[in-house]
Amino acid sequence: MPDPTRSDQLLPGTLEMLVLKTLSMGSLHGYGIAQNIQRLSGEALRVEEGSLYPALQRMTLKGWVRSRWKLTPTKRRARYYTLTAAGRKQLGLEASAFERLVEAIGRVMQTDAG
Amino acid sequence: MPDPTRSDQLLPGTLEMLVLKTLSMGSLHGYGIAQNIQRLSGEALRVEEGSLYPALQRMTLKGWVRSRWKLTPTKRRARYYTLTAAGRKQLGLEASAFERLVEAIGRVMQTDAG
DNA sequence: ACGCATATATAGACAGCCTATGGACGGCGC
DNA sequence: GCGCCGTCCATAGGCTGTCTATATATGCGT
Repeated sequence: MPDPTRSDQLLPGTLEMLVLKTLSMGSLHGYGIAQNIQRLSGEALRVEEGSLYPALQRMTLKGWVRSRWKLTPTKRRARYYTLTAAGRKQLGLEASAFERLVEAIGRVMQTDAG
Repeated sequence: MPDPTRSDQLLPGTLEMLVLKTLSMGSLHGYGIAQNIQRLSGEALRVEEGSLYPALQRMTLKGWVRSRWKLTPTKRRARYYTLTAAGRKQLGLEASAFERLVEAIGRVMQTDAG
């Protein structure tokens, strides 16, 4: 009986990495980050606001990003986030850690059942 | 400042899949499941007892596994877990869902930063 | 007798993602 | 002018799942 109220859209633990990656391509506001991840993933990943904004706050506290108010090209106020040097370093760390984990899981999952 | 008290050894959400996979190769007791995952992953994954036993209980409740007491080859009592038909089906579902997720994340992470 | 590996189990803490909700504002149709 | 939709930020509250820590028990080697 899988709980129908839970969608498990994202792989827990990967959100901050995806945000860091998105910001490594240029400063962006929260809404745009979510749209970007969704688009780049081929609509497979959906970033909920209730996940994203707390994550951006955590990442700001950790010094991986900083933000400032700016106007969008469409003249709307938005908080633009920019990757710091520490954030760029963190992106590298998380990306390689994730890759190692996926490879390790792959070794288990590809084991022949015979 | 990464929290040094947290190790994040496993990718959250993958434990049940790994357990299902391990059991698809034959019945096993909890301790053995943990050892097996650790060995098959090339020592990259470590399954903590405090994660594994609750997971086995959840999976029993969901009908994916069933268990019975048995003696190990070394004459020690142990609770052996066996995959049910529902569990085998679940393994297929989780494996393909995981693969899709990893591919989606890969699409984002491999995007050229230019 | 003692330590060590094997084996199960639970409590408690905590991170992180979810749903749900609220507000604000610009552009558009009418 | 008014309503509606899309954009944009933000927080509260709940829940899952993993972790650390601890307790118990037993077989084996020394």
